[in-house]
Amino acid sequence: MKVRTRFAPSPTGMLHIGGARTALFSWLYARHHGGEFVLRIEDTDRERSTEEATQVILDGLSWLGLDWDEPPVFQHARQAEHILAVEQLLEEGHAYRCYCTREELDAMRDEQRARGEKPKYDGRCRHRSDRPADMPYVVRFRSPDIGQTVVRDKVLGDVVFDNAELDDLILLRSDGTPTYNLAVVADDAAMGITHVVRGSDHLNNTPRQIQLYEALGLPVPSFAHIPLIHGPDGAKMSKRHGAVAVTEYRDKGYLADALVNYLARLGWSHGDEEVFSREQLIELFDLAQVGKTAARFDQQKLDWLNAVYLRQAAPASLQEDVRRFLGVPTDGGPELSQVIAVLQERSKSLVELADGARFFYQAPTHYDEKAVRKHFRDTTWPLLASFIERLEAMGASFSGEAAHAAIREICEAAGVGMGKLAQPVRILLSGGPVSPPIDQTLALLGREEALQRIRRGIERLHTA
RNA sequence: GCUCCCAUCGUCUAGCGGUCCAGGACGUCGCCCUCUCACGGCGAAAACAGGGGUUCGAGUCCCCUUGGGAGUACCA
Repeated sequence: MKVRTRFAPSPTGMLHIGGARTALFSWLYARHHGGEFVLRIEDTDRERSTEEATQVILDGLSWLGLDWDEPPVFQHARQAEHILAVEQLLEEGHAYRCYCTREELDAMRDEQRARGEKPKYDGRCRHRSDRPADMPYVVRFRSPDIGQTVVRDKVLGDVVFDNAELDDLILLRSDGTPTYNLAVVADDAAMGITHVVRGSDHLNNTPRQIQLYEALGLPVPSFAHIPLIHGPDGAKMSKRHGAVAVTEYRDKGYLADALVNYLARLGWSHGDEEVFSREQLIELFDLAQVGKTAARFDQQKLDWLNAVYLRQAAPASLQEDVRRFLGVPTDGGPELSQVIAVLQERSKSLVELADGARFFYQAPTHYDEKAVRKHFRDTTWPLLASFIERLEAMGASFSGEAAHAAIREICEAAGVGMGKLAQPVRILLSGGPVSPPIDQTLALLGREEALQRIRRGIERLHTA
């Protein structure tokens, strides 16, 4: 049987990191087995669901490269089918009408809690045969009260639930709309889902859903409940932890491949390896290698991976993104891909890379004070003057190597280390104490521009 | 409270009864490289939650405790 998995987000907010990983695992499983991956938007909560949120989620998945094979199914649109399923259950005696009021139910639960019991609907309407026309009712599932239901989970193994623990859940609200567990079962069955891969927060729903499949006479799919992602403090991932929306990672300059790789390694592993291309992930991923323990989100490791991907990337492939983060025009300046090439091994995000690239296209308007204090002495000026002379003399023979040699020779002659001149030059060129190697920086900037910046810098700093 | 899940370095993890005085990676700390920042190289510190079993032998199996987490809605 062809594997078919789905990702079923509710469009009530961002696509967050946890959801993204669930989607990733589901997607990887399908791709690994040559199956299909589809989407279902669980928009049955009309109050909280928005079209914008749906779009944000789809954008997030697209950015991560998690492609889906069919147009997304909107759960709300399938309401008629859900109701049909409830009617079937009603007819076959698997469901019944419950006329209990909220007050009544609250009171019942309070009592149970007071007795130290797990709050459960006690089934008081199960045998009610009258149908008072003027009273609102919900439809409940008549769940078996003896025996056990076992979830054969691909990640957790067999999980056994006593049926007595499971109460008669509501299938249809008093306003006639279907509830989550019913809708999920009806939809997963209708969509031909063979493997339900989802967060382990759904594990407790699973026995109920299995019972529904059985009552409905539908084939029960395989389940895989993957561990949740916790925040750095071990608690549930939330807004408190800064970035939770995948779009925030995109905006902060992370590469989709890096995030995918990081997310994959959160809970899944393949021996001692850390870096996996998308193709490798598809080839190697399987549920058997997924661990059972919740993982904490580690920003630093993501940063490292992002840096790895940044370093490996072809400069040209980064150009468009860098341009966006750069925010200044690049015409007239050095070739952007060359600037990227010298910066990619010294950046851990696209934002950092763009920050490091900016001075190539925009002469410094001020100089880092601390750096100036540290690197400019009385002895600095003659060195700079010599360097200017050498640059002027170079003319067309100018090159990074030539400039580098000039610096070295000037410093040797003065009996000082190269840093005594290289650092001041760097500050004058870039405005700060950090840049790519001085020879490369000079080469990219070009002789004229370099001279201009050095002269201007001397004017501004030497008189001050 | 009750039900369910989980438990190896700070973090992600390898380990699927003996080859583990527990391996890798991130991070941290040294040293090297060096014109800055990085990269890279070398090295170090750092873990089987506790207690009982089972077994010739347990990080690996079982139980308990402890600690985390999830669920417990006419939300999804």
